[in-house]
Amino acid sequence: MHETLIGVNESTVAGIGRLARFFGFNDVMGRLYGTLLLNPEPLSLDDLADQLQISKGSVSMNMRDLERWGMAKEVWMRGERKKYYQAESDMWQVIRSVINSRERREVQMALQVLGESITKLQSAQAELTPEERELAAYYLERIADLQGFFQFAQMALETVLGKADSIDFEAVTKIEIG
Amino acid sequence: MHETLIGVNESTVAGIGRLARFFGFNDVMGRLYGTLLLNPEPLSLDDLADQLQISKGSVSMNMRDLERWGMAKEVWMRGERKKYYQAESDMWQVIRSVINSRERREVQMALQVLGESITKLQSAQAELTPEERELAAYYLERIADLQGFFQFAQMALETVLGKADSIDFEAVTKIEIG
DNA sequence: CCTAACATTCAAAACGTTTTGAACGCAAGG
DNA sequence: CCTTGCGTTCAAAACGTTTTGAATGTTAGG
Repeated sequence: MHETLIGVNESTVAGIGRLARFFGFNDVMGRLYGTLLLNPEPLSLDDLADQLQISKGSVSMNMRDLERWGMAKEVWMRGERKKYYQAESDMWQVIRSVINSRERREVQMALQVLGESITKLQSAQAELTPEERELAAYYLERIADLQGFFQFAQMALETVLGKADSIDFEAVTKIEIG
Repeated sequence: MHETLIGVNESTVAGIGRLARFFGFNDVMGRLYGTLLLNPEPLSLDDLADQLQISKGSVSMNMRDLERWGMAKEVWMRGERKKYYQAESDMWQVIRSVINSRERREVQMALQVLGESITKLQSAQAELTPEERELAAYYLERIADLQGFFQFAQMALETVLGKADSIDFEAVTKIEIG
């Protein structure tokens, strides 16, 4: 195959691997996804192990993860007993599914802990010495800040999850800032 | 000190540690930040090592990182030879500085690689066999998708970086979707 | 049912990251 | 200058994650 195609393939796959790592996945996942993305035809586990020079076991486990993240789908090839995979190539779909199963949960948990802390601090008020009460007030201030931040994050995520089939890019630049 | 204050402190510090890990930092950084955030007074390296029960060496290195990320500042205490630190408590400032030095760079690099790939593919056109040309077209399609996605991300980041002193939360829900 | 062709699992090895503490460097006060 | 009190560095150890391949499941065809 032509040098250029090989080169572009390699750098794209490597780049996606790097991004995967950056986003908290492992880079084999990224490279598998990239490899699938740049293949018009679905690939089998063996194809993938071959192309990336990694063990079949690793391919198997990482493909399961990719499926769970909604980044790849199994594809049935008639007359074939092998499993074939295809990348989910709609980037918006990918990011929505990742946000949905990860970022969202994390923000949710953070908010819950913060909420509980606020409640605890408020109901303990009566039992506190004046000094402690001052510290409690300080905690409340700081925790409320965090809460505000995560509430914003939550709204932003829900917005992306709920609507964007393809967001109007220009709209984002028009967000009004208070 | 009162049970409640201790408990809230612990769970908040642990929670911030967890978030730090989630966002690709190590959790000691997060716990250091959390500890500083919940202390009205600046803390010295020894105070921090003490409170978190970790070695002074680790505190020293992680505090340097926190400073580089713009998440903590050194504070001079008159008459003291020790270094004292304070958390940057404006969450918007923190997130802006992190985006600025990390997310932004990463998106920038991804876009550059993608752009280069497109150029390479286009200039190689002439040298390609018909089959290769078809694959090249396929690559271009996929790469253009990625490019679109990262261009959007870039705009979103620049928006946050450029404007938000404190974003009007409601505005985000009003983004119009195409 | 048996076999062949696959996929999956999992314990051990390779590899990577974080933590520690002792050694070192540096500056301020005597 | 010397000492003391601090911060920083870095090599080694602890710890965590990823990869591998052999063993084990699973399924379809004969």
